[in-house]
Amino acid sequence: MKVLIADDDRDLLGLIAFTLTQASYLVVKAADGPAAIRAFEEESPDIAVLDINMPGASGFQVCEAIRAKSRIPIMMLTVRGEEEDLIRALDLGADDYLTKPFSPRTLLARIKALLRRAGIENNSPVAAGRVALDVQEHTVRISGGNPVRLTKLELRLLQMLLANAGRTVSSDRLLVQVWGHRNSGDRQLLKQLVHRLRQKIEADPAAPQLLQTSAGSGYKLVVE
Amino acid sequence: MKVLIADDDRDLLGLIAFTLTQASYLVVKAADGPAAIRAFEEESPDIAVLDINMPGASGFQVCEAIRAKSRIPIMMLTVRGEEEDLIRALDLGADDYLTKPFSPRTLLARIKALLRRAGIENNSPVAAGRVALDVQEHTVRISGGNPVRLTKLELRLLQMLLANAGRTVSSDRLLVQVWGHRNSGDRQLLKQLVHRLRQKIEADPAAPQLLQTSAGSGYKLVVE
DNA sequence: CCGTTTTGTTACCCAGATGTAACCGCTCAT
DNA sequence: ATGAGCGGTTACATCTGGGTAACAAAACGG
Repeated sequence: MKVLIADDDRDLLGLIAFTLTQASYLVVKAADGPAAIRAFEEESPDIAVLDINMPGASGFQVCEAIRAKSRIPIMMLTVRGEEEDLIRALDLGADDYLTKPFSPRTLLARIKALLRRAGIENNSPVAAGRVALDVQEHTVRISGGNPVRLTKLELRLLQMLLANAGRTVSSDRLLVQVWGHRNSGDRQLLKQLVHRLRQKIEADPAAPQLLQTSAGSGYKLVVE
Repeated sequence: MKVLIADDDRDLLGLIAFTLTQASYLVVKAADGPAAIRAFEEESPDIAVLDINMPGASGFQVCEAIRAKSRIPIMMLTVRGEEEDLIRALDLGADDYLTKPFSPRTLLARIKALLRRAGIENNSPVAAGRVALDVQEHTVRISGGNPVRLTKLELRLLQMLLANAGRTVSSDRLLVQVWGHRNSGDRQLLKQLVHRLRQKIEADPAAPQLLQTSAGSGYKLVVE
């Protein structure tokens, strides 16, 4: 698990890096905006922690740059009393924020929570109804049958549907969750992926029992 | 969108309720733990905001009780300097937290972010009288009958009528709300759509009980 | 490197959703 | 009474969105 930390305060950077390393995360440090963007591109971290006030490019710009390419969880750091910043950051697609000063333990807890929410860290098998998903192995089992291998995207799609089992998930949301960023014109991708997933998990892919279409809105996983 | 707020500080409760109401959320208030748990069971809110220090049952207990039955987003409120609490809360399944004191705007932004993350922004079922609309599933249920699928336009029309249940909505307004822009001469569209919707929701489409015509002005949804 | 797998793109089909037109029957003002 | 206006209904044309196939491009694995 690789964490990108961007902050211009050397001491704080060191402290955070130390704490996270202790907790056995890999840490990538950046002391200003441009360095953060570079680090993001070169290291492809799993999560980013960005200070809002940095020389070069502000945390906002970094956040925007990351969001243009990736859906990794982003946590913003800010000083007390600048709520305007936070609202803007959340609008830009940040997932969480922390107000300075904070204890390293708090940051750690928040990072864990973020990762858990993003479904990155949890590797235990998840199940609902007849569908049992093994994220580690990239496989599903339908009603106890043989495990079927899934590709990365198929897995992500199924994870999303499973997390909302029984309810319809809108195409737009799936698009964002699975691919990260897409102009909504790219429905064809989703169509294809659904089709391919159905070939793997449906007894009769032409008459889906599990992965059903909610015409005009999205798809849902039917569980009994 | 219904928000459950639990805090023993009456003033704060009032302030939060006010802010959220302004932002057109439905608010359910609770002044202590047991009241919060009761409110959760009776009102089935879409999101819960819980103070950790409350008489009766602590926020932890409420959080636990909610998590035992539901996966709605939970935000915890705490006073500065009690990070232990936060870690425990996150472990219990809380999704986010806020440190007192905070500005109402911040709380609002956080709630929005949480709802967005949970993907339940505007999907919760809406009901009035015998009509229960599920926007997410694109279905209606009339007096507990089987859900009926609606098309995009039918859904929009019914949403508009439901939002003004009991009152007549003018044809022009409906045209604008459902189609966006239309020269008001285009009443044929509305005629058609009303007709089609009646086929789906009226017991006897020829003698409408629910979706009635207000001659010369528009249509209204009759609720008891 | 090369072959394989995964992912993205393009094109086409079809059902169902939506738009358009014509007609019916009622009411009301002339 | 009668024709204009309005709403309801029927019938049909057109459009949209989802499913499928075939292929191209990219990523992966040896």
